Amino acid sequence: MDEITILQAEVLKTLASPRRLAILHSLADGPRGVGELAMEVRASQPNVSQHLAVLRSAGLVEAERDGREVRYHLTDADVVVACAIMRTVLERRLIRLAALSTTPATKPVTKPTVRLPA
Amino acid sequence: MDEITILQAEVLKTLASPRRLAILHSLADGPRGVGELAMEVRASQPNVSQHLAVLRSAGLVEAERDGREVRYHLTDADVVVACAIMRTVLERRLIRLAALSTTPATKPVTKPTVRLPA
DNA sequence: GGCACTGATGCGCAGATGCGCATACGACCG
DNA sequence: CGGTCGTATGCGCATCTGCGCATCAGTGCC
Repeated sequence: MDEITILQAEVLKTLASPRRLAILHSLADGPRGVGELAMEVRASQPNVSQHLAVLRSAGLVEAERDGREVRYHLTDADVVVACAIMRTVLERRLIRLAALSTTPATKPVTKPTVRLPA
Repeated sequence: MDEITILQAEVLKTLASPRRLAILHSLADGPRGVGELAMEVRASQPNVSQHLAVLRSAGLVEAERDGREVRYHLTDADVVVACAIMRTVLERRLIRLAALSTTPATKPVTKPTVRLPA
C-alpha cells in the first residue's frame, strides 16, 4: 500500500460524487463563477461552494478572485482526461447492456461521443 | 446530471479505497485467490472478501471457482487503464512537489514507471 | 460421514460524508 | 459608511462506510 495509492484513493474519493463530476464537467468548458456553476448543476450556492472546497483541497481546481466573483478553473486537465476515458468505457458498457436487454440487433451505436478536454 | 455521471460516480466510489486499489493492482498481474490477495495487500481474509464483493457488484472483477479456491480476475481492463493514467498524473505531481520542497536540482525522475495492463 | 481448508456473511461500532439552513465574510457601489 | 451582491463557513442531522470479530457455507480429502 504505497503512498501514491493512498493519494490516488483520495483523489478518486473526491471524484466519486455526481455533483462534483458535474461541476468538473462544467469547468471543462472553461472557468466559471460559483453562482454560475450552481445554476448549471442545479444545486444551492452553499452546496456548490462546499463541493468546490473539496475539489480545491484535492488540488483538482483552483480559485481566482475576479472583481467580486471567484472564478474556478481546472488545475490538471489530465485527471479529467482519465475521467473521460473511464466515461467512454462506461458508455460502451451501458450501450452493450442496453443492446442486450432490449433488441439484440438494433444498431449497437459504436461511437460514444465523449468530449476530451484539452 | 445525466445517468452516466451517476454510474461513473458509483464506479469511482468503488475505486476510492486504497485497499481496493491495491487489490486491483494485484489483479492486474493476473488472477488471484482470496487468501493470496489477502497476503499481498496485508489485510484479513474477511476484509478482502468484502472488498471483492464491492468490486464484483460494481462489475470491476469477476469470480470463478477453481477447485476449492475462488479466483478473481479483472473484468474490464480499460477502467484500470484509466486508473493507471490518473496514477501517472499523480506521480508527476508528487515528483514535482518533492522536487520543489527538497532539492530543486536533484534528478527530477522523468519516467514514472507505470504498468499499463494490456 | 467427518474433517480441514477456503471463502462469504452478519453484527456492532466508530468515523466520515452530504445536505439544508442560517449566517458570516469580502468586495464593489453610491 | 451602509447596502448589496457573491461567496464561504458553521451547525445539526440522517446516512453511509470500513473494520474487527465471530460464524456460516461450499468443496475436496480420508
